[in-house]
Amino acid sequence: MNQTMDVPAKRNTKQKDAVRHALSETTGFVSAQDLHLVLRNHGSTVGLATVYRALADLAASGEADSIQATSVAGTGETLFRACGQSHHHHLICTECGKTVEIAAATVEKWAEAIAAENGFTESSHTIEIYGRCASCTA
Amino acid sequence: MNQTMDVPAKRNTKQKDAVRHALSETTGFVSAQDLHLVLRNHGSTVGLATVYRALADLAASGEADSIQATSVAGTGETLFRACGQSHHHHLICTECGKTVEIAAATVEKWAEAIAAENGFTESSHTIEIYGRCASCTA
DNA sequence: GCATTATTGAGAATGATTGTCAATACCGAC
DNA sequence: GTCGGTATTGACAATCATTCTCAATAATGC
Repeated sequence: MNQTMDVPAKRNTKQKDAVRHALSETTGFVSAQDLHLVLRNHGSTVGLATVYRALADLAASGEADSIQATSVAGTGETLFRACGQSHHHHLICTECGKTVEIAAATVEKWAEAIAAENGFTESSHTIEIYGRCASCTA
Repeated sequence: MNQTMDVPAKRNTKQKDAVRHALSETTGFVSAQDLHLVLRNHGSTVGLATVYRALADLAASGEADSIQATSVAGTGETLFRACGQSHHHHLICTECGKTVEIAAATVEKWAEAIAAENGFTESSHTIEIYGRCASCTA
């Protein structure tokens, strides 16, 4: 028990709640910048840095998931999304950003097996499926 | 055949070859900056921008794969690696960067099936497995 | 209510990546 | 082999997302 409280106690603030709420409103993934803009447009005065901090906290506590927008334009921003607590993956529409959560025990097991086969321990994985959703295929 | 050559013809240059070669020397993933440094240390005078351009070309032509270094420190740089032509995934050691190529038809099918089930077309996917390799587990 | 101190917000700072543009070198034609 | 058109290069500026700084603010325990 050497947890000598190096970590300061967390406080609940309006802006963190605002970010959490704004994030839960979105259907797909949003960038921190977009979320900041949305909040400002809704009258909030949150600072951009605060949005980043709040999102980092949410991601750390498992309330949000983040992916890297490599396929899209830009310098590769980080996109966030409010997510269920249990481990899962995403099926994302590259056109409209609509996202479906995928739970697949099979693949989890496969990933771990592959890692183990190669002598890797403490394995984790990143699995995202992209495509064009029905609405966007028109 | 409306390929009205909007795209200029590609040329083979020493620096592109140098980048290709330097990349093939590495066992794991390297950042563009690292590769640039290596090349300079080897006496080359390649510019950083050129390394980025060469890597982008290689990635586009399928000669290299790229991943986003989110798990590692830094502002999330893009890492590159020379790769076999056929579609595959990676098992990467988070400690030393050692990388094993994984071919898994099973998962390919699974990913496509999931996409299809949800009405998604033109599906693609990103699958990376991370862990600590045998040598690093000590 | 009050003091303590985590959190905020504005802007500066950082760091990776891309754009600019004159100089260079590749490639096909002669 | 030489020549010319032009893709490519390299040095540096510019951009963009993200993080840091620090004084001001507000949440929490008493």
